[in-house]
Amino acid sequence: MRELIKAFKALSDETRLRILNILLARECCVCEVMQSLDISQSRASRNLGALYDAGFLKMRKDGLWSLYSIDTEAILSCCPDLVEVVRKGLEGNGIIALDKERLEKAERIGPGCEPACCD
Amino acid sequence: MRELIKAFKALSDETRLRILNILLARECCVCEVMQSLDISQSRASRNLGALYDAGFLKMRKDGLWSLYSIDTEAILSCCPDLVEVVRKGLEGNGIIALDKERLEKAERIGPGCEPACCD
DNA sequence: AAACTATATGCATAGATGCACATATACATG
DNA sequence: CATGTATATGTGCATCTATGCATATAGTTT
Repeated sequence: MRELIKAFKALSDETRLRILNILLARECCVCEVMQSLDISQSRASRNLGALYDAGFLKMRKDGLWSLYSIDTEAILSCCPDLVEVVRKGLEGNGIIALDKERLEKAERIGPGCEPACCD
Repeated sequence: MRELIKAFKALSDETRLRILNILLARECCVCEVMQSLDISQSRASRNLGALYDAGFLKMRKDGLWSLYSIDTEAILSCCPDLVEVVRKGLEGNGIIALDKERLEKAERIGPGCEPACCD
C-alpha cells in the first residue's frame, strides 16, 4: 500500500504533472526541465527525484548531465493506461502547452538559466 | 489539470484507500465505514466527502443514512483500470484484510460505535 | 590540481493536510 | 413541536510538503 500511496502522491502535484508532460515528448536533463517549466534548479531536481522514487522515471548519467525519461516498461507493468489518463487530463491546458513550446527552444546549457526570482 | 490533481490527491491517502477497499465489496453508510476501519465519525465523513468530491463515489440518501458506493461508470469513463490498479496495490496488506473482516460484522447502528479514543 | 559546471541536498519557512473535538444540520418519530 | 439520531462541518493543532537559498558533490577541462 505504501508504494501505491507514494505513486499517487507523486502524481498529485502540478509541477510533477508538468514534468511528466514534457518527458512524454522526450528525454530531458535537469536544466531543460528548468527552462521548459521556468522553475528553479532545486525545484526541478527535487521533483524529478520524487517522480523517480515513485517509479515513473528512468535516469542515466552522461557526463555531468542527469538525463531523465519516462520508465515506460515499469509503468506498463503496473498501470498500463496511466500515461493515457495523464495525457487526457492535461490536454487543452494552457500552462501545459506553454511548457511544450519552451521545450522546443530548451538546450543543454546548464542551470545558468535560473529564473530571476521566485515564481 | 486541477481535476486530475484532485483525483490523485484523493487516492494518495491510506484512510481513503482503505475506504475504497471496503466500498469495492458493497455500498456502505458512514457508520459502517467507521466500524470497518475503526475510525472516528468525522474522519469517516470527511474522507468519504473527499472521495466523493474527486468523483470516485456516488451518494444516495435513505432517511438519515448517507449511502456511499463506488461510481463505477464515472471511473470507467476516465480511467478504466484504475480500480484494478488499486485492488492490486492493496492485495496482501494486513490492515486491508482486517477492514474487510470488520465489514462483515458492521451494521447500520449509527455513530454510537465511535472508538474510545484517538487511533 | 585548480577552476569550472551540472546536479543533489541540508536547512528554514510558508502553506497545505488530516485529525479530534465540539457543534450544527437535516431528517425521523413520538 | 420536542426529542433523538446520522451525518456534515467549524476550529485548533500537529504534521507534512514544496520551495528558495546556500552549499555539497561529482564529473570536466585546462
